[in-house]
Amino acid sequence: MNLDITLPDGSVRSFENSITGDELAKNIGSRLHKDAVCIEIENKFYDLSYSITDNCNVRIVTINDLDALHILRHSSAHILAQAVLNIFPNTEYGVGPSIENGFYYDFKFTKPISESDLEQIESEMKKIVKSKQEFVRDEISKKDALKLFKKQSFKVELIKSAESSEGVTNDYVSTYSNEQFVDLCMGPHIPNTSFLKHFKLTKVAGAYWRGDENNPQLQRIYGTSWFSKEDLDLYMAQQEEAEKRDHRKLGNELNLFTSTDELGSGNFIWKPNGAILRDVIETFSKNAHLSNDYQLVNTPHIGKSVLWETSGHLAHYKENMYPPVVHEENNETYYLKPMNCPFHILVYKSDLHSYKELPIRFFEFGSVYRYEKTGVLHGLLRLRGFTQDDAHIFCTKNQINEEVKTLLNFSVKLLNAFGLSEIEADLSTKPDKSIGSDDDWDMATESLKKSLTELDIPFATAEGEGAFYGPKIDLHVKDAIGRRWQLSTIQVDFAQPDNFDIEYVDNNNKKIRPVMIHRALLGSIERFTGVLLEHYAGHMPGWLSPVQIDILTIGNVSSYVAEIKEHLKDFRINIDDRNVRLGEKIHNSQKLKVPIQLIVGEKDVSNKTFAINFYHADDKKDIEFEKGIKEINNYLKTPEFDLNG
RNA sequence: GCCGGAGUAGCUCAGUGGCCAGAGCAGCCGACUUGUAAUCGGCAGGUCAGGGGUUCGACUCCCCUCUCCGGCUCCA
Repeated sequence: MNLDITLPDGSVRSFENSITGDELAKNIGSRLHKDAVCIEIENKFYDLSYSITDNCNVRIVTINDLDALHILRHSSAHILAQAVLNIFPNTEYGVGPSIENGFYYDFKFTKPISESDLEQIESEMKKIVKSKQEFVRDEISKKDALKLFKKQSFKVELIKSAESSEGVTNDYVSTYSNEQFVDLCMGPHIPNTSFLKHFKLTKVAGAYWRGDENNPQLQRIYGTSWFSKEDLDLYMAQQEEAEKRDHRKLGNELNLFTSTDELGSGNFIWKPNGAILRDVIETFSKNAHLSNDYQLVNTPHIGKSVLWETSGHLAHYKENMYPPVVHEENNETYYLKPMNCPFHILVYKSDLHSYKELPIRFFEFGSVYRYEKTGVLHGLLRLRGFTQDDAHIFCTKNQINEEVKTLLNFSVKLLNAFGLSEIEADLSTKPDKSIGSDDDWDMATESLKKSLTELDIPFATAEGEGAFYGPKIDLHVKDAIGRRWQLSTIQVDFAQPDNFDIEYVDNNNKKIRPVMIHRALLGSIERFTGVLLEHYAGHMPGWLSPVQIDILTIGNVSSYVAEIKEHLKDFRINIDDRNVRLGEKIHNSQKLKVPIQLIVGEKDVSNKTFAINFYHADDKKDIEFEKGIKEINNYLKTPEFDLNG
């Protein structure tokens, strides 16, 4: 027999007999052999020990390969489970995949473990690593597998449900074992446990079996693993950096917002500095809207139950609404609004509309209240009360494409103005449960897709993730350290115009149903503020900073400071004229991340100068008055918002 | 909602089944009159999240509630 193996560079190696991946790697080169993790044949991965019998294309996957990292992490999960079983023999184990940055394994312990147990498990893993155990692949019949795993109810369930992804097909299952530990698995794996050198168990969490909340809850152990110590250290440093940027921590340090037990979950109170920050963000957004054909409206926080019956919220969204406010004497029931749309429809309905007016765009900073489950609340990012930069656009079907395009452009420009420039989109299509005709869905979905393509915005399609009333586009931004945050959402809606029976008069004097587009671009002001804080690590750009300039005095310079302040009256300024050393004033100012320290001493008065410390720049001393004022104006300038720019 | 962890002064955190619970920062009072990352001294500040229980005695052990943290589920 003759076996021809084609390598990625196109070269062909011939062998007399079948050859394992390991032998092939060795045959190619010793360095490659040393770093080899597994092999790839025709886009499928196999163990290094796999025997190649037919002519094919083969790639040796090494530790420098991203694919190898997944294999390492999957093997890490096996070793984790093995360690856990060694320490707690009666534990049942579920599944343990590789995930972004690491791996996890789900267990049902006889007694719950806590984070303090991780150290012990980690050292048991190290023992397994040190003993260099080989991962051995086997294929056994389903019957034998059921016998083998008879004390492991989760594995039995997997075998019975014939999940091919877990190494189960119709008649046989594949297993991997090292020493006594056996697991159902498709593989492949690292050749032996000693490949796992740089890892860390990070946290313990609850997780439902198979991700279904009706199933029992298991304990999940998370870990991270890497081929080099540098990569592990880098990852750990990134985690630390993310912790430093935590908006909840910064909000406290910078006196922006706070929460208290008596307030209740999911709501924050905004302190003066935080309220200013919000207001600057809102004002910028409001001006952008007003100069681009939006009309400001204003609506209340509660409405009668009939409104929510008409809108369908009570039928579809009740569990997310706060309980009703009942006025028993008057026999009236009110609800806090979870969304603004019904109110904006009422605004629309309050007048008769001609086709000549469309599109009509109503804009409002609308505070909404949603009774989110306690466990999902998270700082400013997930709240029960928040304010959307919300607008509803009423237009004809033919206007959807143009309108969505304008909207996407608007949103991108708006996010750019705040320094968020890496933007990606998700296009969510028709879900299983939906209303409206297929034609409408197709037309709207195509319009959205076309808009994204025309504007060259990279997007992924999320099949079936749309709202029941229409497809949507969500925009995500990447922050300074590469994390993705969902901000804008744009949704086409066929249902609410029907529910509320709204119309416009067309050029034949006929009454026609308009289409609605729901959209929030910053999303929620609270959430957006939180994202900005994390993006900038609290060092807000000058125009956004709650305090923009700290004037720090040395000696008695009050009349000169007044003169300086007069020339900077557009800005938010604090004066620190306490009788303390300059070093302390600077320390305090920098701690609060004020972008500019303007330092004025007595000798500046006669010279008509001052010193400026800009954030992230060298100190500037003896700056001439006019020049300094100019530089500060420049540094604190509010960005332009120009849709065509 | 579920699993696990936690809640001590305004903030960051020590602390022990047994006199009256500590520190730093912030605050107040006083001294220092200050030129680039915290001047010195004093004072005040707490129902140890709230409620119940065990105990001669609970901040400490147990139960319930609230709030927060890490996840899961959810996210129109």
